[in-house]
Amino acid sequence: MPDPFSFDLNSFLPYRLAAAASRISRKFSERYRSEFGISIPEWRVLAHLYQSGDVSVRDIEARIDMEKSKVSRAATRLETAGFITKAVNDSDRRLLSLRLTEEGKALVARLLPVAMQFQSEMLEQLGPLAEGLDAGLTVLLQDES
Amino acid sequence: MPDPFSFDLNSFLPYRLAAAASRISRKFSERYRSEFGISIPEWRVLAHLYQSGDVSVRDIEARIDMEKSKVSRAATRLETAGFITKAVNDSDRRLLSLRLTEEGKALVARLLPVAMQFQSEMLEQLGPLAEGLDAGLTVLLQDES
DNA sequence: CGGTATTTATTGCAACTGCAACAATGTCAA
DNA sequence: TTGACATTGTTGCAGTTGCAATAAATACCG
Repeated sequence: MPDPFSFDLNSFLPYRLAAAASRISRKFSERYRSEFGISIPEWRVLAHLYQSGDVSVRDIEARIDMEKSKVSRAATRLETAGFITKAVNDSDRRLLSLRLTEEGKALVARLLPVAMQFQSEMLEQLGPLAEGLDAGLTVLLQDES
Repeated sequence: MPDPFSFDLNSFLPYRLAAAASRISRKFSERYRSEFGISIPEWRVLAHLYQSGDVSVRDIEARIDMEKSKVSRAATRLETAGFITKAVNDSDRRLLSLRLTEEGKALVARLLPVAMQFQSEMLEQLGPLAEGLDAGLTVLLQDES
């Protein structure tokens, strides 16, 4: 165990991870918030709907790291803005069927290049270290709690 | 540029980083929240005070990734709980002098082993990938915006 | 069937957050 | 010295968050 008297928060891995994530998320959200007017939870729901087509709140909660209440509120905002529709699932009326509208698809089509560009810049900044970072994240994202 | 139709949020680096950080922070805070009753911002202020001795709100804001209002509120809670003292800096009366009380030092002394243990478990889980993850975080934490 | 337990999405609530406004203090040039 | 400007920490505010409670729908089991 390291000498507790030499503890340095800036070399403490959970802090480093949180600080890096916070900085990246802030920079990314600045990119699209001004131009597209959506928040991070809304972006995540849109992105998931784009790749998955027609899903429920529960599906999104299971697939991406978001509380169901957060998903629900993001979906309500997106519906109000006209980017998605909410419909009751006929075979199980507890479930919602979230789906992108044409406007929603158009929004995502404009959003994705911004996202890919941002990721490209990250990878460029990381250079050969990107692979190691990604491998570490994969381990941390494994379900084992 | 990747095919936008194949976009997968779970392979999008900013999302992966945020999800991993969120999961780790939650697990870590569960460890000490129940036993010590402090929040993440409070833990960060305590840890920084422990390593730096006698600092102002501005110093903490500059050193760790926290808004000054967040630091201010965490400091108020810690003072109310008796873990730190706030004094006016005599040479510049705009500045505060935050300092751990004896109770605060005792709290940190109990907190640090928990933190080091948590980090050890992370490193164990990561194995040889820890080095690569850390190197990537170092790049992302560099000031260049 | 009937009744209890489970699942799903929403909402109320209290706490937290970031931002901007603010008062108090300090700096500096004229 | 004075007066404009900068810095520091706190607070008001509106928006967001996570958790628990809830209502509606379904599953299950006797």
